[in-house]
Amino acid sequence: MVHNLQIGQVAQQTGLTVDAIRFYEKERLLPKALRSTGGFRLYGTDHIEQLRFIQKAQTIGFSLGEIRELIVIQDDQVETCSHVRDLIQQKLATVQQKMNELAQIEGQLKEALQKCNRQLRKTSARHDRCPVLEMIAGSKNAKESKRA
Amino acid sequence: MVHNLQIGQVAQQTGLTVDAIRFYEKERLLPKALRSTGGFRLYGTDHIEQLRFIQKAQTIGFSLGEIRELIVIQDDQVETCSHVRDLIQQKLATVQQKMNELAQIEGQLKEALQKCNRQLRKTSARHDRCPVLEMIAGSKNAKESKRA
DNA sequence: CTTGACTCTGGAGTTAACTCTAGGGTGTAT
DNA sequence: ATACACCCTAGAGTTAACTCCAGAGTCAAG
Repeated sequence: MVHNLQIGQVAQQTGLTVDAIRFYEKERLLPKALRSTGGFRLYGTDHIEQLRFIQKAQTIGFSLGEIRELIVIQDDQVETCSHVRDLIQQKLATVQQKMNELAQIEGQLKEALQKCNRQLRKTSARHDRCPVLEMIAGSKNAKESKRA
Repeated sequence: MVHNLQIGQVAQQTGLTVDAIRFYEKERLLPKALRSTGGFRLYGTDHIEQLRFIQKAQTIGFSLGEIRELIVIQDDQVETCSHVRDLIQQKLATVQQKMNELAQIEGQLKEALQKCNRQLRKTSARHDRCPVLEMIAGSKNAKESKRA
């Protein structure tokens, strides 16, 4: 395995910044690179694979902490699969919870938007009274006058 | 309008912390409170309404910055409704984008989980080789041996 | 042997929405 | 008058995942 890539080249090949790569090393997500006599980091294709792993795991929704766990698990010879499954199950649960929350938010926004549009279509209406703001303020006394 | 509530009571009534309330004031989300002779903040029910507004707007998914905009807009007499509609439309778009991203993540996690479970059901299989990790590592040479 | 592009380290800064801390004052019940 | 709970301010700390910076060293070319 040759190790002849400088950090900038690795950055280019992966689309990461050099700072990010050094950050990953500091955070133990990437094994320490060999160094040139002058102290430059030298990387090989294994490092690039590892970085791609990190990137992919990130798009799957794992945090760097979780990715570190995945990497550690990789080197354990024991129980790998069920550990990973647990991690995935946890992550899946939080993702689904987030989706539910977002769906609720979406529903409320859509409702608000409809109110907006109905009000704007009333050409007769003076537009200085916004039904959405009143909805947010509290659903009951929406006709109470706000202090100037 | 009486202003006789101390910050701690307001905190209790709203479920916020006193720090959060002071923070909102500093961030101009809450009008400055009157003060007692000794310098204690004194609140009235209008403040509590405003805080409830903030909380509700937050659950709808607005950031504090956006909520500040809403509040400012409230006091403008002009074009309130269409401003608000623009804000809502923007927010709706970002919420929907987030949901798409999460849905993608969810799909990948489910796929990974299935792989996990299939592997674990093979009682014959040694569990030290995790198909999910290999999937993340890169779909092609998934049978290449990793260095010890 | 000097330029210019690249790299090094350590540490501070970024964002959001707060929380926490220290050091000190207030309100009120006894 | 003193204990006690509560409040004040200013500023630092929190989390995640980096980015940015200064000041210094390295590498390849000419």
